[in-house]
Amino acid sequence: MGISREQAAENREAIIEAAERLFREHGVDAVGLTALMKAAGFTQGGFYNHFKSKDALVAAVMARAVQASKGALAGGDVAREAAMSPEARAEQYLSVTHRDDVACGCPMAGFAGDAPRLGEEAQACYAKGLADAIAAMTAAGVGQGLSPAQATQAAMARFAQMVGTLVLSRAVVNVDPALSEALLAAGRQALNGQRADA
Amino acid sequence: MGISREQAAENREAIIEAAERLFREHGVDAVGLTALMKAAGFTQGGFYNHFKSKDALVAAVMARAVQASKGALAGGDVAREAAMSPEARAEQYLSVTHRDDVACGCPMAGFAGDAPRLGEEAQACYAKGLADAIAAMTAAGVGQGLSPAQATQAAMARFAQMVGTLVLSRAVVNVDPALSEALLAAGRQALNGQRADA
DNA sequence: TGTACATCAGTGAACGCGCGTTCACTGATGTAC
DNA sequence: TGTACATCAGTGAACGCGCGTTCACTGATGTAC
Repeated sequence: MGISREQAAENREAIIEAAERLFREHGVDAVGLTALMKAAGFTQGGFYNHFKSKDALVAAVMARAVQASKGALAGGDVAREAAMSPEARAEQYLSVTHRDDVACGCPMAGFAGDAPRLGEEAQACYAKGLADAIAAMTAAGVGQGLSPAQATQAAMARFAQMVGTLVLSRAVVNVDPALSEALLAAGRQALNGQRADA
Repeated sequence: MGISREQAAENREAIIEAAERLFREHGVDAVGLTALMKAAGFTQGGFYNHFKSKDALVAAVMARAVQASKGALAGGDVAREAAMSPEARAEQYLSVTHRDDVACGCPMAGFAGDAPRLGEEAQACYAKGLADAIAAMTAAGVGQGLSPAQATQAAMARFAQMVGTLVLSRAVVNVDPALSEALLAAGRQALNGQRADA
């Protein structure tokens, strides 16, 4: 068709964006390239002008998702996120809104189930994103006076609590919405409220 | 071939067992019926003598996995599990052994990522299994003097901490084993050791 | 207890379909003179 | 600045392959008489 280089770069981004949404909604394996290219507004054959394989696209999707979520755990406005207290962030992370927004939410939670079976490059992006998220929470803990070791341990446990709660609440929301919301509430209380395990 | 009814029932179980292992290792979508039946020791055509569809098999697998894990969070010996303290159970759950034993470990963690996309019957089995696991932990908390509401909240948060830590540690183990083990250690400390978030 | 027959768990080929990938072709973009 | 041509992002048909599922067939099991 003849397309400018600028336009081609935009089209490549459009493919990655469509792929991220579809991968998160249906799983990487369940999305075919024909459907994917159609969702991005193109025909199947053009895919290989932008990526050398589906695996390469998965890696590009993961790199983008992880980069976009830096400092924005729930996929929202990055600047506003950065100004949030840890408590407010947990409230947002474990909200019904975030639970229902699989397509745009935290990639560490959205791809957690798929990650062990992705290609090596995509796995590396995922691990980098996880390390970054933990590092950001660790820095906040150090800023509040914890030792680096304490802050790291607390950040890891806190992030795992957040991801675990979100993943479980998403796993049961279709068949037991009450349990799904109770899990979110219990997670919020554990992260921000009084500990009930004393 | 002509097979006794007893033998046929055993063969059906063999198919479910092979399916559970393969589904957990490679994901439900990635396992074809031909490979599955071969792994169970049969040819493809016989599948529909036992199940009316792949979805029906998935539901049977989930029902079996959830039932087998009752009281045995890490897939081990049920009787020994029941005698364990909550602390010992967390140590086992967040062990390297359990992390590496995807095929036989806790089904709530093993299927957490796939659950949102499974058929309705399989999702119902999963939710039932999760509710049972939380109920068992709640009973333990009540036995230690917590109010039912407190115990339920604590059990949900604790289980989400365990699953989240395990899922994240599995997601990065291939590319960052040090991070994977640090997550397990942080989870164990958060569940059993001194809280570091004070 | 023996014989005749229906049942049904197996086999393995075949169905239509969508997968990831390749290919020949098109035509505007971008470059060289 | 205009013309000639190479580049390359598109199109859409086609490749071999494995998917879930169906089918005709086999033959020991289990039942009826």
